[in-house]
Order: sequence, then structure tokens, then C-alpha cells
Amino acid sequence: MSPRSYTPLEQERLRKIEQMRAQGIEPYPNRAERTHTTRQAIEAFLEAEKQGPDAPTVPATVAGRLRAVRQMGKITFAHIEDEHGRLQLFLRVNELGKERLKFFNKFFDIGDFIQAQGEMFRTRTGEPTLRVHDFKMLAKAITPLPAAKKTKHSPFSDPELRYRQRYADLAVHPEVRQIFRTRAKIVRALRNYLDAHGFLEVETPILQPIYGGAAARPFVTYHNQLKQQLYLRISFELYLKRLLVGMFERVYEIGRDFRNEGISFKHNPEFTQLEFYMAYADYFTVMDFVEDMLRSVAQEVLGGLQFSYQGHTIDLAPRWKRITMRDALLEATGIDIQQHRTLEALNTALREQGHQPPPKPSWGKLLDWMLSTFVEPNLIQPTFVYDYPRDISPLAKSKPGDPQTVERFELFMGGMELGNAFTELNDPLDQEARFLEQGRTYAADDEERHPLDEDYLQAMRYGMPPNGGFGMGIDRLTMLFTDQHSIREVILFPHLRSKADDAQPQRAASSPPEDADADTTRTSEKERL
RNA sequence: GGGCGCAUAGCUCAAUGGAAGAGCAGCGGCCUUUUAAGCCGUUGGUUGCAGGUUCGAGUCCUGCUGCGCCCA
Repeated sequence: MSPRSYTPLEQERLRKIEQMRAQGIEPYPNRAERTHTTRQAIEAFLEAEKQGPDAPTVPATVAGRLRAVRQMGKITFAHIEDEHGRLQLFLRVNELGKERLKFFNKFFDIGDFIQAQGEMFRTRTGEPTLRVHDFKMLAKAITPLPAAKKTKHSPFSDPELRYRQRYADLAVHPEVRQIFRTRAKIVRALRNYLDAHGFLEVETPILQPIYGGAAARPFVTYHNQLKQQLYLRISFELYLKRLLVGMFERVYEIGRDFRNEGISFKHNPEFTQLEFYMAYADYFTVMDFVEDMLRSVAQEVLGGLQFSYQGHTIDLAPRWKRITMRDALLEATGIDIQQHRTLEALNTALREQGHQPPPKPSWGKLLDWMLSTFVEPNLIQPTFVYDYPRDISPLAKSKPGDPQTVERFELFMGGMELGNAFTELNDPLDQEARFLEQGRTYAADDEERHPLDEDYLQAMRYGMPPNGGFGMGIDRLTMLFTDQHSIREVILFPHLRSKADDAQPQRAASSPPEDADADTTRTSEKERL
């Protein structure tokens, strides 16, 4: 991408840079000083004020970005902003002299980084303010910040530009910065909880020779020296469960998954996932644990168990609703899936109800379509839907006495799938049979198919303790806790289609995977997120 | 993948098929307590891209690109 040409506004600022350098002033100096953040300066001043009229002055050197400038002849007011807040600067000819004030007015623009030294006082209107004795340019901005001053219209509202230039979005929108602080708190709270419950945090491969643990199309890449095709992981599951074989009893990983699929308000090609596995737990144990974990996270991050999401009040306090998939579908559609145990029968029943089910390769996949179409959007309060069909859950253990149903639940909240869990299949013979079933049910290029991972079977043959596992989308949890409708609002740099004029040169690295038909509502195995 | 919608100055937005505008920002000036400061003056446009209809297109039509919403 070649550098674009400068706009007239930018050319004006480039001229200022030249003129400053001509005066021997470096607009991008190497050193900066700061004794107080804006917040510390104000707090120190308020503290000193308590000592009455004889309080000592509060000297301070602050640094930040100019966000507003009001020139009034021999006085200039300005506001600087740092990460912690804003502070008004008071620049007066009395302290600075005519030349310095003129220099400020001429060369400093909104968006520039500035260092200012002086002492705190109150203006006539009562605002704690720094009376500036000296100042220094720390970094000159060439491109004007969008909507540098507040206007009646909402500033910088074009979502495309906001995502493409997230740095500018963050620079002018403190509320956007707050979302990402909350996101960090959520991750920290999850770690705190899991660490306190005896879990070991681990890191497993992102580049994998065989992808698995979910039903999704992978990104493919290639290691040149090994001459080996590799996949970016679509889940952590198979590696984390190998660790249970290795005698870690409780493990978790928080990291990035990659799925080469559609993009929507709740899908990004790379997203952040939590998965944990607990030896000697089953899916009901995991339900209890997840309920407690997310209450703990909410308490730590939000300070309470209620929050509002898209006009709803979600309450984590009451015991979360638990309903079987069969009952959930019966309630929502009037169809009892136990009375329609084949794909054909279920399709017929749906059509009799006036629905038009899309073609699906199996009974289980049709059930999942029904769930996401008729049930999921209405599950606002936290709800566990459990007992899933076997053919879409090849890593979950069957229910005793009901081999076609597996011990699996999905957690829904705010009308979205948030998490997914099983009593994990630990029988290597059954697991092998499941992989083979997958091969029969789905075409070789169907992304729903789980490729047979012989090394995973080998691990299981050594003996894997019974265990329960759970996966959850951190992005979606952040959407809930920050009341954001779009996943792009909680991902710093979401993927957008590249614009024609900044297309990157093609690199001869890998061939694209076989092209299955795109369908973003596909069922996935673990963490369809 | 389908439907609907949006794309005009740096930002936010106007403009019945008939002279491309406003506010903010910028630039020049006035102003010693402002808070979206105020006042005077002023610069700034290949109306996303490519075609078409028309005496005339920001506006109507077709295609493309990007984004949003809804659906699958």
C-alpha cells in the first residue's frame, strides 16, 4: 500500500513541523517528563485545599493529548487528556510571556501530545486547573482527530472507519476504551476463579497437523522446512484432554481459535475462547461449576449479578434454568423429537407446522437448526439446554441406556450460545467408532466431519480419567457484560474485507482448503461460537 | 449465499432531475477566567468506482467495491 497524499489540513500541520524545526524545536523529542497523571494532579490539589487558605501550592508536570483549545487573546485555555482523565491548562501571558503564548497558539493543535509544567489552582468557575509555566511538544499530530471537539452530532460514527482505524476510535471515545478494560477484567476474573479452584493454565499448539475438537473449516498454512501442511486450531479440546491422560486433573487455556467461516455480528474469524477440563466431573458437575464461575466473574467485573443487555435485564442470581433439548424444542415448536426419530420424519413434522427446514444431512443437524432457529433467540436469561443427539457430538459420552443421546449441554444467554460442555468421551473404542461414523455420515470435504486423530486415540488408550469439559466464547461474554450487540465492538481489530486499493500482494504460501459451501449457521461440535 | 439500506468537505450531515451547502475543524484577525467560548473574515469537493438515460444526474437505471441491518 503506497502512502496516500496529504490533505490540505495535514499539509498545514507539516508546515508547522518544518517551521518548528527551523526554530530548533524538535516536534518529536526522545524524552518526556511527568510527575502527575491528570487525575493525580487534581487529587493532590483537592487534598492540599483541605488545609485551608495557607495550603502549599501543588506543582505538577503533566503530559497528555490536547483535546480542546480556547484562545482568548492574552489567555488560552486548553484541555489535555491522558488515560486517566482530563485536565484544564491555563496559559497566560503573565507566566509565559508574549512570545511563548504566541508559539503555543500557533504551533499546537488538537491531537498533539504536550507536556506542561506549572501549579494547580481554581479558575473563576471552580475547575481545578494547571497554571502553566512551561510546556513542550511531545508529539505533533499530522492527521486531525475526527470530531476533535464535541458536536451536536455523534462524533466519528461510521462503523467502517471506526474499525479500520481503531486507534482513532479509541483516541476519541473513552467509552470504547472502557469496553476493553472490562474485557481485560473479565479474562482476569476467569483466571482468578480457575486458579483458585486448582486449575493449571496451559498453552497448547495453535499450529496443528490435524485440526479437531469442533466442527468448523480451518485456516490452512504450510511449514516450509518440514514440508508439512498445518492448520490453525479451531479448538483446544483434543490437546487439553491429552493432558488429563498425562495426569493433570484440572487444566484450562484462554486463547485464540480460528475458523474459516462467515462473519456476522456474533462471528469473527479469530476469537477468544476459554476451555477447561475437570477430571472426575460430569456435565452436571460442570453446570454447577460454570454457574458459580460466571457469578463470581460478574461480581468481580460488574460488582453485581444483574446487568442489562440490549434492553433486557439479565439476572445471574437465581438458579439457572435447565431444560433438555427435547423439552426446549417441544415448548418452542410443539414437536416431540422422540416421536420423530429420523431425518425424514422430522422434516415432515416441521413442514406440517408450516416451517421450511433447510436440507440437512442428518437428524442431529436438523435438531440443531431447530434449536438455533426456534429456541436460542428467546433464551435471554441464562439457560442450560442439555442432552444432545449423538451424531453432532462425537466427543461426548452417551447417556447410559440411551446411546443416541449424549451428555452435553449448551449455555445460552442474551439470545446467544455462550458455552458448550460434555461429559467427555473417554472410551477409546467408542471414540474410534465415532470418528468412523463421522466419516460415513459426512462427505470427505464436509467441515462437520471430524478427521480421525490417531494420536488422540493413542493418548486415550493409555487411559483417560472420566472428566467434564467446558468451552466459552470470551468475546460473547464481553458482549453481554458490556451491552454490545456486535462482536466487533469487543474485538480491538476485527476483520474487515480489505479494500481494493490496499490489497496485499499475494504470497505463495498455501492452497485454500477444499471449498465446502459456506453456511454460517452450521452446527459445530465444541464451542460453536 | 439472499433481501433491504447507506456511501456528498478532515468529522457530522443538507441539497423537487436545474448554480454542490451548513455546523464543527482549518487558515487570518479581535478578545486576560473559558468549558461546544464568542465575534469578523476566509480556504476547502473527481458527490465510493465504472457505465447508461436525459438538454441537464449528488438525485433516475445497470454493474462493481466497501460497510450496516435483517434473513438463511
